[in-house]
Amino acid sequence: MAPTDRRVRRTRDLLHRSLIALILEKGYARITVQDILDRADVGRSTFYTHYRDKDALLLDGGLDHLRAILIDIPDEPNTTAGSAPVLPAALAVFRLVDSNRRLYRAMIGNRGSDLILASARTMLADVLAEQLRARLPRHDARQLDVAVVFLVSALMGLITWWLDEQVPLSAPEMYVRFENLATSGIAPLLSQPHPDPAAASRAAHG
Amino acid sequence: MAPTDRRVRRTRDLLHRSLIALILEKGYARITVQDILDRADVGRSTFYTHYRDKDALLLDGGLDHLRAILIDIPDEPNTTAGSAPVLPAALAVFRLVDSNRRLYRAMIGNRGSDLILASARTMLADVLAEQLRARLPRHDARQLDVAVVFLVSALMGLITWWLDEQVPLSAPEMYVRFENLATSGIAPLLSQPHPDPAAASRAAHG
Amino acid sequence: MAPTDRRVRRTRDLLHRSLIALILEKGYARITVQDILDRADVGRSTFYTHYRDKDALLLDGGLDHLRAILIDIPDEPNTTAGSAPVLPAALAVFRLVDSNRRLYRAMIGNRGSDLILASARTMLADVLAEQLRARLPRHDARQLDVAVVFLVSALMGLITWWLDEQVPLSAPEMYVRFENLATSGIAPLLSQPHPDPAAASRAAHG
Amino acid sequence: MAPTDRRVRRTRDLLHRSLIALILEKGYARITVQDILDRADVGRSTFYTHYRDKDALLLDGGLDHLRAILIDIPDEPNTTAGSAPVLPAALAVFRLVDSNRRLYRAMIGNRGSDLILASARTMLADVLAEQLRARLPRHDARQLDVAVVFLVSALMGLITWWLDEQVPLSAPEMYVRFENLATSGIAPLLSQPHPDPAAASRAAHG
DNA sequence: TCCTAAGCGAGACGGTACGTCTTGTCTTCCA
DNA sequence: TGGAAGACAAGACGTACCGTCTCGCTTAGGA
Repeated sequence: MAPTDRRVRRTRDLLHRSLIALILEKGYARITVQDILDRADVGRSTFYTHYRDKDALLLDGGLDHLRAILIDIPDEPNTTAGSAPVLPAALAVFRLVDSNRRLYRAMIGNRGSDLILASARTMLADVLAEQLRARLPRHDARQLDVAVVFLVSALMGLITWWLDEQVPLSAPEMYVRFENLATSGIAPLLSQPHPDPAAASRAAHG
Repeated sequence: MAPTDRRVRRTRDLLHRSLIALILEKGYARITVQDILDRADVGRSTFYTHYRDKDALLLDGGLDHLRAILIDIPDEPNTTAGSAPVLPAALAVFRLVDSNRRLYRAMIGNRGSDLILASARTMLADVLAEQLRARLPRHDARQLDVAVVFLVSALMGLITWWLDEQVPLSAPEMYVRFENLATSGIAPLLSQPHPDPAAASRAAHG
Repeated sequence: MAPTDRRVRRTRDLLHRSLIALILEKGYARITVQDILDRADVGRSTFYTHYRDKDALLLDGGLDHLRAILIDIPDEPNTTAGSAPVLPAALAVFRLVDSNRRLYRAMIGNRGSDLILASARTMLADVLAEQLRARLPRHDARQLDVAVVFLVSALMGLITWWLDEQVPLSAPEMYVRFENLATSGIAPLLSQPHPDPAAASRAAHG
Repeated sequence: MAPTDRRVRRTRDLLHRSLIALILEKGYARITVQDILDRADVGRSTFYTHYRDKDALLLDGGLDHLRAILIDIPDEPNTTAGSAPVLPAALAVFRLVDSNRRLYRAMIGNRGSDLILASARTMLADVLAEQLRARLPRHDARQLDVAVVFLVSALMGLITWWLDEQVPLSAPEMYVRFENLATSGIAPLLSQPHPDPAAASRAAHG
């Protein structure tokens, strides 16, 4: 007998489908375990045999998709233009989210789940850290950490905003803006040249 | 009789103090209305005549402090050094948080309140937008929006990380790193010169 | 009279009127002290300065009317016919209630007040006891007590039923039926002569 | 019997027992749902899945006992004496109440429940109506109704008085007095012959 | 082919927190 | 200075979910 029965698979699948459907209907936060049970036609105890709670169900395999995409990304952009995106993972994420706006909107926005966000954040951070590490000449662990947190936060914030406010920009358009800010910062936007870091540092310490 | 009695003030004050104390003890999320009542020695119905719920209490005047600080900041750094911080509000926030690490940690971290975060985020965004708008040569509303979301998200992410992970950096140190990334991006960190934006854009659209 | 007294009177009057109005609207039981305050436009403490609670307000002077009637009754029937009612107080009560069916219905029925009932019951019992005592040849206190409780209970029960079920009988019709049962019992109604009391007694003791 | 039913039975039983115990301790009116829960060691939600409120619990099956007794009564007295009680149900009720004075006192008296009284009243009325109907030569529905209300009210009044005032009479003694008044009225007690009904009627209508 | 362990539904259950409601007291203001 | 206004503590209420549990029914794999 398989470690996981055919029946087990079926049950989990029912639960997942029901969860997705319900997320689309009313947003993750408002969903009740009972809602899921009713929709999936599954007994209460059965649910709790499989998952500790709602979050566990959401997380179960739910981000495998994301992880796969984040790791697979490389080649795609290469085929199109002379120069590859600097942060291909970010582009991939914009595209993934775009391909399922309704779902991600329901999961990420106001009515979403902290857990999924934290999880996605961690995953993204890992990937970004990996990719950046290779390109940092001298390893300054702290510097890398700061940069990664900075980038991941900015990226997640942009995506949330993009979804919640229904900003009418395509995934690549969003990415370009993100990449520009990520690589060059806001200095190019400002009318006056930004002060040299040393001076800023001195000011800060004052 | 005054529209708000002395007693009303007293009650609200008791509630606020109790809330703060409890946040420090067990984190906002775990606090029960009953906990607050017990601590403040206030009746249940009294609580609900003043506030709809826990969140309302937390929000009530709770961020006035923050707002005041964000708006007041300009002078402080000017007095210290030749060149002012590019994003003085950000420095002020790092300092504010630092001066009350325990409290902010309890409110912002894993055990914190989405509401307070959203609120602080909005406030910060407003201030930053204001400050940046003045320095953007040509007004591209969208560009400004994106930059603000980008910066605020990055800033909040850094702060959360700083608190949650107890990163051993001072507020000014954190600020300098933030400012560098914010103004110049990660390009300076990379071993190879980053590709020109136009090329990246072409790639993204492919 | 002190002006203060005038205010007091006014306040009490407002309260009484409001109570009556509310009784008619929703029945005594459902009335809240707050309802009365709102209607009378009176502060909470004011109410409690004057009355312990809802019941005290209801009782305050409320049954004086009833008492007066119960004590005054004798003359009325004498003027009408050769033979007076055996229990004139009962007739008077039927008439009183009839003259204000809506009000008494709201106070006595399902939605009524235990207190007013108990109070009325006591008053009635006193009057009946008084009247019967004079006509009982030998004073057997216990026998009198039993008879009074029996009669008062039966009378109150009939009135309540009359009001609640909206029985289409006039006050005098109700009274006649009550009087017949009260004085002669149900024996006259039965097809077979009832057994002599002594036998019944023996049976009961068996 | 399904196992579920067994659990349900057990829970309801626990609740009933706790209620009875508490009624004896502090009187029905003062009991809190929480009191019942604590005593029965049952969860709040469990209580409310079974019963809407305290009253529902009290009523649930609580009067089955009474009903059974009222319907079963017949033979008992026949075996004892030459003549049966005219209203055997009444005798049975006196006896039932007597066998559990403390309990009934707590439920019926000042601290008791209107609901249980109303319920008992209805039940008694049904039984009495049934028994009287058979013996009324000509069916006058109204006359029957009046007589039943009269008798039931008088009976309940006597029982309440008996319990509340702790009148030192046995159940049969009470019954005999009730029966005498019920069948022959108070006429036999009065020193002067009561007036003929026709005269009274004339007087009443005047 | 039967047997047996597991998956499963149904839903009772204890528990916790909620926001509402009503009561009677207490504090403050004002005429 | 005493009456009025209304803030307040107290605490019961009924509702909503949660996660645990007990119980038979079904079912699929190994004997």
